[in-house]
Amino acid sequence: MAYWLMKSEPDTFSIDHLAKRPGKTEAWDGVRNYQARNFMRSMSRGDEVFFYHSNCDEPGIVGLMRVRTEAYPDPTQFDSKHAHYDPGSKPEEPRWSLVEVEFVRKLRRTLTLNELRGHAERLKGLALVMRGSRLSVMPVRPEQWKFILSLEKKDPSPSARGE
DNA sequence: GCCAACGTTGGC
DNA sequence: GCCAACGTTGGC
Repeated sequence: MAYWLMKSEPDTFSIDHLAKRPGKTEAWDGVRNYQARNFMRSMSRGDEVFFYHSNCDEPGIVGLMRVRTEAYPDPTQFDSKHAHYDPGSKPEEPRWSLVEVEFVRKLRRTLTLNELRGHAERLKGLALVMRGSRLSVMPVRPEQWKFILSLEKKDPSPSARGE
């Protein structure tokens, strides 16, 4: 059992999109970064994942989901009409993978990037809070997973609220 | 919309 | 194999 974090732009696909389909799986397609792909390939059914909203008004962790399949080739890489089409990828040797995920729950509040950055010591090594990191799929250490989840029950500090 | 930081591409 | 140019990510 491992823990992960995956980013999505809510304008494209948000936690509410996922929440509308409880019990169903959703293909996490469109990952076009080798490091992120490799992390997806090392996922197992049952792994838990933080859903992170990026490139939006309030970037942060907004929910939980669960991995439902092993990684398999992302079909959008072969679709010439698709935004994520990759003409360099051959069906006999697919370059990009995806996993399917299911909705678990929304968090009671958004754990903002700003708030998470305020816990630099506890979250040391987490790619999300590392300077310059743009990784969209990353592992979360178990103790860090627990710590982040525990923040849900607390009020964010004034500084984390941007005050 | 800006732009820093990063990843990829391709000429050499 | 180097590295400049380019494209993308994503916070602000």
